[in-house]
Amino acid sequence: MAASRTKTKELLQSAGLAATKQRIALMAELQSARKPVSADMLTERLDGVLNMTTVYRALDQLVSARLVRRIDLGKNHALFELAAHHHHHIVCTTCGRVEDISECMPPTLTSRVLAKATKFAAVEDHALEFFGLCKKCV
Amino acid sequence: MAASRTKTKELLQSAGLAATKQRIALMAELQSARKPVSADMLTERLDGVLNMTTVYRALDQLVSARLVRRIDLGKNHALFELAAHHHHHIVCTTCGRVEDISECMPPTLTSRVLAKATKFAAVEDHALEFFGLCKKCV
DNA sequence: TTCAGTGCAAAGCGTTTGCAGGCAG
DNA sequence: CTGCCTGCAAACGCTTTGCACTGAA
Repeated sequence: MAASRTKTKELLQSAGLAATKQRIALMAELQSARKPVSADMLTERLDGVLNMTTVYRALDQLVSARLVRRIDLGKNHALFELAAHHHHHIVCTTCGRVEDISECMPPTLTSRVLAKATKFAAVEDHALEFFGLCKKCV
Repeated sequence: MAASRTKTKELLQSAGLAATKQRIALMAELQSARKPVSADMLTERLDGVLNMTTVYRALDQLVSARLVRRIDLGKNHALFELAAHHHHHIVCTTCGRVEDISECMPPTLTSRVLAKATKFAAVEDHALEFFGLCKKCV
């Protein structure tokens, strides 16, 4: 994975962030997780490499740099995932299982929203989460 | 507002909840707020009528009874609003201002999502929030 | 009368901050 | 060499819990 490590380094630097081993490890962990993970999980899995404070501070910066997305699935803590591609989620209301959803709203919806939202001048982003029952919990 | 008070009482009772003065006051406050409010704001505005613990416990029950919706707009605390009608929000990423959005996704999207989400058996609900810049913050 | 509902105080948990030392550029 | 970055410990803010009292049905 040396190639991917180099790429991560470039990503960080082009975002104006120092490519420290902690941040590279954090990005790698997010990549291997393949699903949204909490700051707490990251701290635990990267024990000895990053401590909790650094995890939170690095995530903040990565979110600002748009390399990472912060999402909220109704639990009382935030989850993080690489912002590589735009997608949404469906969450099981019973067990909390999460699956990625590639479907998105029609682009016309955003313009209709902007037209109707009289107090707003621009729409930058959106969050779309589905809640349902997974097959194990039916 | 005696009529609305009676209606609230019926709503609570049909949900299997005792119609206490605290819960009625909470519902009234949510109604008059006309926008999502935090548990903290509710506690403050209803000082002397409900204390913090009761606000949280009552909100929990009202959310379970589907009389109230819990929403999350990226801040580090939950917001609550009456579940009277289905709608979404647009939030200013600079000042936090919130406006209601009556637009929603096309119903076909939900069935497409269910078809593609191989691990899920049903879609019950969804959350859709837009983020942008309000006219004051441009 | 009875049990859900309430208030107080204290704890729980995710997250943030102050400060001293360390490392990338 | 300089300023960003990191780790530790302590604080912070929202939310939950244990226990005894109260009031709706």
